Amino acid sequence: MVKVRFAPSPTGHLHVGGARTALFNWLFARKNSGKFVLRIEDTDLQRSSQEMSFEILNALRWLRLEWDEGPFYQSKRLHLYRRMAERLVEEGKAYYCYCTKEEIEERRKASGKGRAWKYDRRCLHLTEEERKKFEEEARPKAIRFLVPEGMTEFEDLILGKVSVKNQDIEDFVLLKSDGYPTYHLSVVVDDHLMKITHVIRGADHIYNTPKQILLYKALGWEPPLFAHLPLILGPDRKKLSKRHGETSVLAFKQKGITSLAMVNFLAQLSWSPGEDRDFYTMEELVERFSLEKVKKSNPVFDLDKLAWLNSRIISSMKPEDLWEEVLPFLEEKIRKRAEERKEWVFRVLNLIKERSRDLREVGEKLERYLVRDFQYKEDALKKHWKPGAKEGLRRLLEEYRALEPFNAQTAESSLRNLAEEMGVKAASLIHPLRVALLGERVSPPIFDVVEVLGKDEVLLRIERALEELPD
RNA sequence: GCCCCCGUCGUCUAGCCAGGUUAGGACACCGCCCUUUCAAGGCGGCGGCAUGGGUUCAAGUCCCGUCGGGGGCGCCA
Repeated sequence: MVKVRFAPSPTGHLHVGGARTALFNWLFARKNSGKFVLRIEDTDLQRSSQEMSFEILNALRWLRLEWDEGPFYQSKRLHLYRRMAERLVEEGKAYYCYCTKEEIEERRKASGKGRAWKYDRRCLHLTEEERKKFEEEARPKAIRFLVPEGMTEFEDLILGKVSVKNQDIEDFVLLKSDGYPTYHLSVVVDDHLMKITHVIRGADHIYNTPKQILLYKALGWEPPLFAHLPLILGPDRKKLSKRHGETSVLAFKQKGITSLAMVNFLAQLSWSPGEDRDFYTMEELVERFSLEKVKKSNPVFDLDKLAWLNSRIISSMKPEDLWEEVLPFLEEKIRKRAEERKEWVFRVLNLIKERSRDLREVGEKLERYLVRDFQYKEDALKKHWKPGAKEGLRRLLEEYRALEPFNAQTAESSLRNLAEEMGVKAASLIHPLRVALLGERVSPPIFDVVEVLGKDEVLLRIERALEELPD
């Protein structure tokens, strides 16, 4: 059975790259009727935090990437990693290293090789006396993996064959001197114990894979299959990071991006179902997903496309669903008022969803329908509140007062008749009416607004405008 | 510095594996139509196979070089 995992380290927000990795794992699991495991890699004491773990969980829930097992915290499984590291030492496949970080740094510098320098295996060749001395001094010791000679290869499901000369790999640390495992150890132990079949992760891990395969072999375990996803780049073609602006997925949530837009956007970075469609439901994405269709090249993160997807998804949503999504963007007072007349709110949502880019906008617009004492917007007054506007509205108010039945059709013909009577264009009544009803420069078709607000509200809003707005 | 990967409109991509297309779609941008406004929608425009060579009757598709971009080389994950 297929089993995959998402294994973030809680050292920061869940950023778009991480979310994309989680999404692809989730899609792969669902597509293959497998399991999706969530594991928190909190073995870096300094940088990990509980709050970040919770936030990551939250972000995954928002994206609707529900996990089948976990979350497992590596900080609670330390004994497992230690035992395996000790075992490797006993078997001569790893060794204790007493070198301190400073000593290593010194030797690295002295070698003149800079980054090309590899650990010199000094502690592998320690004499019995030297070892005893270090032990008596109670020097902290780490455990290093003894990289064997040869060549390590694997078939990446996305990139194809990857091979590395073992001589390019240094004797990496398995267990830090503080007793905590490094990434390589914990990830291999856990992936094996959790019976992970496919490791799908970012391409920045590509050269960790040979190290980990070596570890699997040393422990006598069968390695899983690997798939490395291309990295998401910023507009300047550099690896996406904070300098490109907001990269935390929850920040997008706060900006009013729907999770479906986020998911579609992420899914279609370096992957395409090859159809002439703009977006899909989660189920449709699952149906179409396949690792073979993942490209090797790095995609660029394009905010415009996300924003557009979001606006299209919002306007395609059923008002009931849109309502749920807008809730967090409404003030308590407004929310309560809306709850009392849900059916009516749905009608309003149907009117405004078409021209909203994000959920914040939907919330702001909805509010104008729910409260009468909204602010008249400056740009609206500037553009549509011209001399003579008031006189027209005054006459329109009289017409509307007498109008029965009062609906979009009757309101429109009434207004048009009045315009003709006054010898003005209908627009010169329509625009002031828009300002009076909603205080905005733009709105849905105004007679639809008139109908949804209802006669009483329309009259009250016109009266308010006549009272408060200048001539 | 050393090792590796990638390269189709500005961006996301289809086409490449199994050579023969007027190189298709979408975002963005620009026009026009619709229209009371703004969107949406419709129509049209702009714009691309990084580059040089080779193989071939034929190359975006196969091979090599160059250039450009990315990644990795931690007691971080």
